Amino acid sequence: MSSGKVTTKERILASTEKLLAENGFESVSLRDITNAAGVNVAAVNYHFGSKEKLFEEIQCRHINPINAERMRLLKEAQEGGEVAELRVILEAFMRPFFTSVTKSKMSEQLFFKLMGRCITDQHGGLPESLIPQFKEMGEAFTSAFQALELNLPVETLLWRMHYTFGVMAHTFLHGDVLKKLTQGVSGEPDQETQFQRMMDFCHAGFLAEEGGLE
Amino acid sequence: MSSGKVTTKERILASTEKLLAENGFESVSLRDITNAAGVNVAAVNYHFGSKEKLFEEIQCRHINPINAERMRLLKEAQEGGEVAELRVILEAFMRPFFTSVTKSKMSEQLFFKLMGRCITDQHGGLPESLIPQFKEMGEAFTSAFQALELNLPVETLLWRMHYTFGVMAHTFLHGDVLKKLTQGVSGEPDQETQFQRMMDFCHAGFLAEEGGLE
DNA sequence: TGCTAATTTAAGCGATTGATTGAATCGTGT
DNA sequence: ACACGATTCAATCAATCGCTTAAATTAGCA
Repeated sequence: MSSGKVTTKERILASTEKLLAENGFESVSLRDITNAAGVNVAAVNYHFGSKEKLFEEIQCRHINPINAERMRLLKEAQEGGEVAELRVILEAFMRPFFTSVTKSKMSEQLFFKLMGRCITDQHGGLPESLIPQFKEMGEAFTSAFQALELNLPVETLLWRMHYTFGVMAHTFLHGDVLKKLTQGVSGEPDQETQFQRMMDFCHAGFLAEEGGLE
Repeated sequence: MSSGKVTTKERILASTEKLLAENGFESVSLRDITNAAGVNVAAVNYHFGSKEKLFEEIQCRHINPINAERMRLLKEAQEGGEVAELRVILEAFMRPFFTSVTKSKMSEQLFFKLMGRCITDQHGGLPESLIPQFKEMGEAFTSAFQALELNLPVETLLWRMHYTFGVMAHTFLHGDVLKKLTQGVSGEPDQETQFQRMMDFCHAGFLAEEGGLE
C-alpha cells in the first residue's frame, strides 16, 4: 500500500500542489489538474468531494504540522516560566517552514511557493478548521513578544509581526527570481543562509526604536 | 469634457480598479466589471482592446508616476554627488505610494490593496512597458545602498531590498485586517504613523549585522 | 472461480468565460 | 434637417468551467 503503486489520490495531490505553487489558487482548473495527473476529471470529486475541498486538504496537510511545530518550539522556549528571547521566538515562528520543506516530497522551490500562496492568496479565506489554530497561535506569539518588555506599544508589536509575515510570504513566493539573480554574485545560496538572512532582518526590525531614532 | 458627464471609459476604469483591489487579477471577469459599471460587455473591448490590455492600462496608470517619483526622490537625495542617507533612500522607495494615494480618486484602502495586487499577483508578469523601468529602478537603488558602505555583501543588500518589498506588499494587501484589530487598541491609526512604522522596521533591518549578532 | 464493493471511465450537463458581430443610437458640424 | 463618425447595444460565438451520471473496469474476499 505504501510502496509500489502510486494511487490516483496521490497523483491528484501531487499535481495539484505543483500547479497551485506555480499558478496560484485562482488560476488552476480541474482539467489542468487531471490532465497533469493523467487521471479522469471525475476522480477529483470522487476522492475529495469538490475542487474546493481538495484545495483545503492541501492547505491543511502542510499548515497543520507547521503550526503545531511553531507552538511546540514556542512553549519549549518558555519552559519553566522563562521569558523567551526575541531571536528564539522569531525562530519558533519561521523555522518550521524550513524543517517542513525537507520532509516534503516536493522540490524546495515548489514547497516554498505553495506556502507563499497559502499565506497571501486568500481565495475566500482560510479553511474553517484552520481559523481557531491561527487565532491561538497569534495570541501565543503576541504574549511572548509582550513579555520581552521592549518598551513598545502593543499595536507596534502586532504590526511588526505582520511585517515578519510579509517578509516570509514575499520571499517564499518571489524569492526564486532573486535567488537566480544572486547566484551569479555569490554562488548557490543554501537554505540555512536564506533563513538566517530573514532572521537578521526581522530581528533588527523588532528591536528598532520608534520614530526613526537609531 | 473634464467636468459633468462621466464617460463609459472612466466608469469601466473605476469599477475595474475597485474589483481588482478587492478580488485580485485572476478572479475578476468582464461581466463582473461591466455589471458593476452599468455598461455593456462590448464596451471594454471597444475602449481597451481586450481584458488584458485594460488590466495593463490600470497597472501603468498608477505605477508609472510612482516609479517616476521614486527616481526623482532618489536623485534629489544624491544631489551634488552626495551619498544619500539610508533612511532617505528608503523613504524615496516607499513614500511615493503614500503621496499617490491622496491624488487618487479611490479610497485609501482600495488604492493600497490594488498596489499590493500589482506587486504580488504576477498574472503572467508585468506589462512589457514597465519592465525596463523596474530594471532601471532596481539598479539605481542598489547603487545607492552600496554607496552606504554598510559592510555587507551585495547579495545581502539585494535580499533586504526584497524583504522591504515584502513588508510593503503584505501591508498593502492585508493591512486592513490588522488595522481593524489595532483600532480597538490604539484608536484610528493615521497614514503617516503607518508609514513611519514600516520605515522603522525596514531601516533597522537594513542596518542589522549578519549572523544574528546585535 | 464468482460475487460484491470500490474505483475509473467516457460523455455530457448547465453555467460562465472573453470576444465578436451588425444593427441601433448618439453627438456634432453643416 | 441631414449626414457621418463615434459609441453603445442585444445577441451570439466557441471554449472552458465545476460537476454529475451511468456504464465499464478493477480489486478484495468467499
